[in-house]
Amino acid sequence: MGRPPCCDKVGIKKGPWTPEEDIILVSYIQEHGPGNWRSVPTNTGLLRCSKSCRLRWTNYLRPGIKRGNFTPHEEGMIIHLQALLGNKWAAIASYLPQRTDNDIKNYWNTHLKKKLKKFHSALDPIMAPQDHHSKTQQLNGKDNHFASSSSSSTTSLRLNQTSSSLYASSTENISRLLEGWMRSSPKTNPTDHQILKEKWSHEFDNNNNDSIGSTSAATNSLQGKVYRPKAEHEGGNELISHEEFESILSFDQNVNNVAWEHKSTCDSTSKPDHDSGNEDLDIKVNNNNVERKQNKNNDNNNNPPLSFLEKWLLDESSAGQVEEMNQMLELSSIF
DNA sequence: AATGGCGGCAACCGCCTAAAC
DNA sequence: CGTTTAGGCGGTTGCCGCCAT
Repeated sequence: MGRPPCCDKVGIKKGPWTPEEDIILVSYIQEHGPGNWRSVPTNTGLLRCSKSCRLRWTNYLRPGIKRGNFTPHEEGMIIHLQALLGNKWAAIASYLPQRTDNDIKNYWNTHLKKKLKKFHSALDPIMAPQDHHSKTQQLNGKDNHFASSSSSSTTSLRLNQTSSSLYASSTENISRLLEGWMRSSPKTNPTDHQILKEKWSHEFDNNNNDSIGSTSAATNSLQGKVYRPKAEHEGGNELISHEEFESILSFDQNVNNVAWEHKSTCDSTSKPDHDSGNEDLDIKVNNNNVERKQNKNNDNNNNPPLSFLEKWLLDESSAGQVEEMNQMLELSSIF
């Protein structure tokens, strides 16, 4: 005998969540706290699987989530961490407070992969084929699907990152959600929802930097934790110190010379842990990641440094493409 | 104005590991 | 200690809106 089943699969609703469902879920978690997802569908009457409830809460409803408009700094972080950790989105999310792993994954798949592809294809006339291949492997880990990905489109490169990013917090999202729902649901008692809304706003304001206990890695970041792969218990792992991590992220200095004035417009709450003096900041990577890192070091003679790539990527989001291509080709000739 | 193609993203699926029994 | 499930995670799908024709 093991645990009882999480939920019977019969009669489970799928598809997009409605505002009504969101409010039910939010109300329940506000009262009972996140966790024990198994009991959520039963206790709330939601016709959703417990997994679906957890996902909805973790990725969209929990406090402190920023959505959309990735800043150049966040882009750079993602690129670096993806190169270091591979497609460990939860781990990457732990270094990007207020971003969820799903959001980062989507952003990588829809934006950054295409940018990198464009970068590599632009380098093709310059780089030898084997270099191109190895670089692609290096930069993308196992996620090397450029050859099969859909054709790049100019629209994919229209990233409006120059605007100051006033991200809607989930507090605001839920407030809007509640407002929209109250307008569209005449049957409901507005007073109750106003109370709920105010209650949530207050609660979220208090908890914005101190999540009430989601189990996701992204939430761990809000609690000042960072990703520690399970392999750390198995020995043979490499510890990356705070200083080393800082050095990994040293592209900031390069970027400062390019278009880094955007940084000043970023939401200050999006500062990564390493900027907030978190003494607990360290990464332990498993053997595969160590190997990747070592290979990267070995390839340094042949490949442009990652900061160059990011410089190019960040340039691209703020300047004309033709100019960038010329610049890139010029820079590439260095290598 | 109609429509077909494409991109973005929310959500589902399936696998893995830890935990409960 | 074996069995079973919850929770976590990454990969993938499918819907929806935008844009070009």
